[in-house]
Amino acid sequence: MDVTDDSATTQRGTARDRALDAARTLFSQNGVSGTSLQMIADHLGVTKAAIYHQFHTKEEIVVTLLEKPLAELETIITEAEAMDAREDQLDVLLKGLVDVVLANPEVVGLIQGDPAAARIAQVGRLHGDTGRRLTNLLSGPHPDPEARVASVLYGAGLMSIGHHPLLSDIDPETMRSELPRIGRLMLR
Amino acid sequence: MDVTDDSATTQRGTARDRALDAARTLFSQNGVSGTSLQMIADHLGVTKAAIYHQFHTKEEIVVTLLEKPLAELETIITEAEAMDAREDQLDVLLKGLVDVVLANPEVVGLIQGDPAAARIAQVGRLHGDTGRRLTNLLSGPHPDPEARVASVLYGAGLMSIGHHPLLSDIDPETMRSELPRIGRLMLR
DNA sequence: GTCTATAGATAGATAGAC
DNA sequence: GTCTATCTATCTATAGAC
Repeated sequence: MDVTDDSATTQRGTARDRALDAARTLFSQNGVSGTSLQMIADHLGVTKAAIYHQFHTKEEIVVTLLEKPLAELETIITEAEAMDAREDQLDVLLKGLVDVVLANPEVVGLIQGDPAAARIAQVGRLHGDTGRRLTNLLSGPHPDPEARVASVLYGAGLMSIGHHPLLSDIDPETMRSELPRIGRLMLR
Repeated sequence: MDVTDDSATTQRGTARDRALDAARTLFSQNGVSGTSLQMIADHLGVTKAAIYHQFHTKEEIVVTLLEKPLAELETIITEAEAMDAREDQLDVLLKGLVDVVLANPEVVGLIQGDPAAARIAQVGRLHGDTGRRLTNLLSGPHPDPEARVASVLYGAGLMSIGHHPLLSDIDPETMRSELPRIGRLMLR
């Protein structure tokens, strides 16, 4: 069964991308620690060794999944930091954050809820002070307790909301308008 | 070293309670799947068998940890449902939810973020429609998409916030006044 | 009530055939 | 590039001595 063309379903780099897709799905369902390489292999109908041919360790899979959303997040933060007015800063930040969350719902949920993923996200040499910069932007120029509570509440909620079952029927346009609106309400 | 009185540190039922304390701490740090019975035993300086003497399975530990906060949650929900005016309903609900979260920060965080804990919380015959009732109360009499997004965002954020490292220096009084206030702002 | 010992399954990971 | 086979470590859980 030769596959000589790059079909639209599973493009180039097939095996690797399919492994990442399966891992992302299973990680978000069972957590990183709750997902074995055997489960990923079974999901694809291959053996564990086939997965290990693409990634040398389980952690390498997690790192690969985290790379894109973390890079997008850092871009957003940098853009927001470049704004002068606080209102513009918040607008750019909230719109960007919501876009990242809606584009990477499962992975973002992992960073928020899964201790194994959170550890890898922090350790992986990547984005050492990203968390601090994000916190500063959210809490604003007057990081009193009230502002900090609101910003952490919003940040944590946002990261958990992307693939929440109770909102699976809400269309993305509503999410994309409501989430920044609520953010401005909370953080103003 | 006899303990005949119920001291404030490790009351009656010593071994069992110490096991629960260790499990709660480790579960919240590493997740349920990321915590082995060996880790719990090591944390207490005992063997795995000592843990298995108190609990027959790992899941039984999780169920035991979830019982109290889930029971408290159901009480709050019932109290709120008994209110006539929407404003009173929301006041009772928000104050109660915040109290539960602040009293059980680690466990509540597990229910929100850990798929293994969430599954046990739902399956464990306990509180079959608690989630639906809570959602109805939060979303209010007009559960349009906007109200639902706000209620899920608040609920998810609240459950993740109890033992968040960025808020560890905020005094409980501030949390207890700010969190319901933000909730009313979002859900009104 | 806590231990040793161990079963049985599965984890992550490697080597080498095809 | 995917397979079989296998290693070692660790997992949950049990049985039985002390």
